[in-house]
Amino acid sequence: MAQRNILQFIILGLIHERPLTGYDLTKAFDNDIGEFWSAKHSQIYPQLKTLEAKALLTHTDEVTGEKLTRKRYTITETGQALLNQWLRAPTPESHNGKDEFVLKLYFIQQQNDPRLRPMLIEQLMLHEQRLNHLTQQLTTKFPTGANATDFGHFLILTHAVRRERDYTVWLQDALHQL
Amino acid sequence: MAQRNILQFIILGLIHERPLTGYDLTKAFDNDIGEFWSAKHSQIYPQLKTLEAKALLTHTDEVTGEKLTRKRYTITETGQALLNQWLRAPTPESHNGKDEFVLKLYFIQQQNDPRLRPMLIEQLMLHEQRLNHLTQQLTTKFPTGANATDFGHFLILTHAVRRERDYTVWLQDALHQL
DNA sequence: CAAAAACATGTAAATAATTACATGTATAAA
DNA sequence: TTTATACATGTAATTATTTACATGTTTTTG
Repeated sequence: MAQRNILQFIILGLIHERPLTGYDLTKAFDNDIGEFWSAKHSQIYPQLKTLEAKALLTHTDEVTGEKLTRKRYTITETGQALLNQWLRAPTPESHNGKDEFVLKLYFIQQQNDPRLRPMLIEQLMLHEQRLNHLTQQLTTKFPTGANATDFGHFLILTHAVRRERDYTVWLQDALHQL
Repeated sequence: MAQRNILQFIILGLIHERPLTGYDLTKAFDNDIGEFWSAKHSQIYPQLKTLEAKALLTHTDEVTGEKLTRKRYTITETGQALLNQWLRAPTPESHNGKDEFVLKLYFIQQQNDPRLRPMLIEQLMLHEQRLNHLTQQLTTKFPTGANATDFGHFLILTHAVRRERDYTVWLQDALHQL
């Protein structure tokens, strides 16, 4: 029962831009794409093996310091073809992820329930922090706005900023209704 | 390595409102909470067994038609205590779900890439449809706005509507930048 | 009335994801 | 120089999730 294994495409997409190590790939999810996907190193390393076995990528060993050799992965032409195929294919309707906080809200019925205010305030703080961080990322990485050679990256960062801003405003509105 | 198993809380929360069958619980994810969580019946039925073994819920058999007996699940007091504990606990920062479409965008660098327009248009249609559906749900279920006894439900529906509206506007903006 | 759809409940099998365990090297900080 | 942190790469074990398989009953539709 093959599911769609999107992680393979993400890996191919990332190394298509430039060759990367397994560690680089893992760290990538701490940054911008981590707002829209998640993967741990323990998933990534076996996946790299699988993709290499399918000739979608190859690796070269490079020497760091005195002893360590790291593996740097490069996409193959076969890999590029598959990546492009994925990019061109219609994207199935997504299911919007899991928001535990929202589920909690659903189960609180009374507008005057005393649990509401602390919940909303706590989340507001988290989301404000995230909004600030993302806004900063956007101005740091794209100081003059969209540019023609990093357009997709710009788009998704604006998306993340808008999402957090909207979430923040919604939380504030909810607090005002108590 | 216990993860947090949020599904158990969702099940408890749902049957706390009123007793439900396994089938009802499964169908619940087709509706409002499905915008924020996902579960299949094959996950739900074993979970119900586990929760009953832990005395967090019980079931009664009720007769339908001539032969069929369905199981209707009711939360126990132990279950209620656990549910309340979860509701009161701080909610860990969520990871925002997986958006395949956004990942595709990330890998498209050139603003004039011919793949962009069809992608954006396709997603715009999907999200407009979803926005319409959710807006309708909101007006159908809450014709006069927030009410004091279904407040949480109202909040999350407005959240879903806003999210889709924001997504739609973002897609439109992106299209105007091509 | 027959067929289709909805209701109802499982289990098995496989993939995906997370936590845990493990080892070692190189660089930065104290 | 030593310690702490980051870099680097695995594997094992477990939980979570999805797809597949399966059977039967009741209600709705044609």
